[in-house]
Amino acid sequence: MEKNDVGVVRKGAWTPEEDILLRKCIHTFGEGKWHLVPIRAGLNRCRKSCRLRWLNYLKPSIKRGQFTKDEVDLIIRLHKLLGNRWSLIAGRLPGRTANDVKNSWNSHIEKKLRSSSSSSTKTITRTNIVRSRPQAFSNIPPPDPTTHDVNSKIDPPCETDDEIMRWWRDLLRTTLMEDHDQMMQLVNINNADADEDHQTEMSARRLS
DNA sequence: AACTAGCACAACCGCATTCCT
DNA sequence: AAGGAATGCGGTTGTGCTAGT
Repeated sequence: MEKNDVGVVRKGAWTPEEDILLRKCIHTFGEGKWHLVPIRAGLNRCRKSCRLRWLNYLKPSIKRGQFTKDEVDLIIRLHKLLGNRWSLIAGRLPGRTANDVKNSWNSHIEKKLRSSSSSSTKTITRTNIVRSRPQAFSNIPPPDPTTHDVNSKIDPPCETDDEIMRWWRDLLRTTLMEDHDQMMQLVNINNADADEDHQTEMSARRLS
């Protein structure tokens, strides 16, 4: 268990007063230096708790409420490509947090996918999903700047949330598969060969 | 009305990675 | 280059709410 300098570390649900203190602190000093936040804000919380509370709940840019159909569709496609790398997936969904995406996946989307594929004779395995733990991407050489294709580092050439969503969806559609049914077949493929697994992983690395 | 199961989501924990000295 | 500190991430757990019995 972590300690901070303020004394006994509080745990559990955040109170509105604690939220106000944390907001004030972030507005004054900005994000980052999380080890200093509990002291600056006068909170008996560990730095991790403060960071999580801000990133998952208090940050003004966070979009609350149910995921739209488009967002769910995008999550399914990105999960096929990236596996359980929730922060990467959330990074493609403006206003959504990794925790939100993860919770949504675990409580809704996965069950939905499972039930919709239950009629299939093939069973779901994780052999063709990109490994979930983050890798040391810094060791991967950067892409050739003279080429600009889907294998290069890519950023949406647009500004608004809707445009970004549309851009990613189109990209995934054209580079991965033509429709959702095809994707479900891919998800159900049992014992995918190692070569395909490797290619999927390489795609994920390029995207990140 | 009381109890229980299931769901949704916030928060915690442990570990990998990155940063800094 | 090495080691410790800080940060970030994914898995898991805890808790409150609701619907069903």
